Amino acid sequence: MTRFAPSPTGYMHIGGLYQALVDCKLAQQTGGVFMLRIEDTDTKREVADAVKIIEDSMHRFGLQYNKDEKYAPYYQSKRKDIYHSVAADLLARGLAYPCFLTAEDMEKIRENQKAAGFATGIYGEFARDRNLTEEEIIAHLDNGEVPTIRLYSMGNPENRIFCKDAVRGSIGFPENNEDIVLIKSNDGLPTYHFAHLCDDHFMRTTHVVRGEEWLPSFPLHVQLFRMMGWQTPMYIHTSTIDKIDSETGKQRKLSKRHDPEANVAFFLADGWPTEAVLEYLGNIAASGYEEAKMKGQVKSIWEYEMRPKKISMSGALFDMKKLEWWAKEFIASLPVDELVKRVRDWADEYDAVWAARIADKPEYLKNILAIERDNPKRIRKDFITWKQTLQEVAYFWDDLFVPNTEYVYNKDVLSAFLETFNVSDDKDTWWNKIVAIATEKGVKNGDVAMNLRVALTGRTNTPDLYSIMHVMGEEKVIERIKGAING
RNA sequence: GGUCCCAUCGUCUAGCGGUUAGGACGUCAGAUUCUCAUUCUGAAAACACGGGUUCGAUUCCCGUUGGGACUGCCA
Repeated sequence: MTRFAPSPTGYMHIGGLYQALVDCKLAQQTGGVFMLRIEDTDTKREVADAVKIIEDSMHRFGLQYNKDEKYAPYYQSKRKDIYHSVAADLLARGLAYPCFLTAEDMEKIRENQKAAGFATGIYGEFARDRNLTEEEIIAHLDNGEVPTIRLYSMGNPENRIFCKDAVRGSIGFPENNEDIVLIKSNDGLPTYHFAHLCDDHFMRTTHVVRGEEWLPSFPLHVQLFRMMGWQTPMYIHTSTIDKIDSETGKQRKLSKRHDPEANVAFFLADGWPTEAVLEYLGNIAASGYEEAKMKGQVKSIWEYEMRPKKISMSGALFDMKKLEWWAKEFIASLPVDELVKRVRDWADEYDAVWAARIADKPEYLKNILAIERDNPKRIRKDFITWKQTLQEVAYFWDDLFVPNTEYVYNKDVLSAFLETFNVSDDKDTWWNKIVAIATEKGVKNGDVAMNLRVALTGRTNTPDLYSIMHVMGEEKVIERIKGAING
């Protein structure tokens, strides 16, 4: 039983997708359950449609969570009663207490601690309300004050607590002595620490996959589980996905604010094959996948076993070039019809102008994309994304065709070709005519081809010319060559 | 400052005391091709540093350096 537990910030981070993939894989390969839990305990950060974005992203990437229970997805905000009853139990057992410290009080405490060189936080002597009497509590309450419920920490930093991570092994920390907040006063909702404790226990989570930013609070969480007498789940702290900051030159986590590629929506809008993104991510978590796939042992990431112990511990730099390679390989493996479908689906959603062009002549696009795709060993790999695929073949449309003004045409050659051109020629006949022209005009075969190529496409590099002419059709070919001669 | 994590080619990594340190992306060179893309050959490219332990360390331990995370009534 694994779970992906994002907070609804209106944004799906690539690192979140990575974690969700690990969760989903672990559940899938063991026949377990994969749940989605919305951590919406921060009412201030709530964003409309955020859950829809998360669900939609997961759906598109094929990360299907279990929906057959009435609680899928779970919302922490709807489970308030559960947290409150656990808190009440803690209160009764003297393991938690109501705290009436205000934000200002705490700010002051923090400043003093900093000035004195102490660790910040509410602990030990700084926990003013730790041992309030019943009368004092009632007095505060009568005063209209709403308390936070704090943990009555029994930890002693002099002692060490060992926490087991599936990837990193046993990690030793000083015990936690902070009286962290369990239930917030402003909205009565639990903090992450408390909510995850209750949820992962009651949901029977066996494997908690989360980012390594949680490592520092690991001892607290283990302390909490032990205090409750609950079984601690297996934790897997994944490393971050980083990039080199262009300004500082230093490695850092992919940031929502500065890096468009941190956002999963970016990959969707740019038309990256979701399978390729998943394979790229999956290979970071299970590095043997790539080789197994190339050897033909597995066909997709879903057939490859991901072993928690083998998940990479160091932060990986996001490598666009490698992603491009996965994408090229993936697109090359697609049958033409599927490729056309994917490109159309993308255009329908993200590019109305292209969608209209395609809808106008769907067979045309199919013929274009089918060029040099018949030999499975020699399929062109110049398509990376659906968007870029269309840009790549844009010259097939008159409104997008950009005549090449730089190129110096050999108009003699072009005229000669026009005289002998016949669309119904087979490839050999067609080529023989080009050779004949080359011989006659005293130029290389390649020069004749290049003149035609540039005249037809405006570019100096394209797929097979014969196929291009066939797909374009007689009329367009003649028109463009004439254009080059007269232009 | 404190706590914790991490450290093999440019990048992602394999390695789990003895290896010519392997693979992939990228790069470069060559062959093929009407150009390009493919495809095929080949090449350059790494164990951060210093101490231990050991017959022997990339591998185990310690330290240094470097990078990262956390230090909120955010997750």
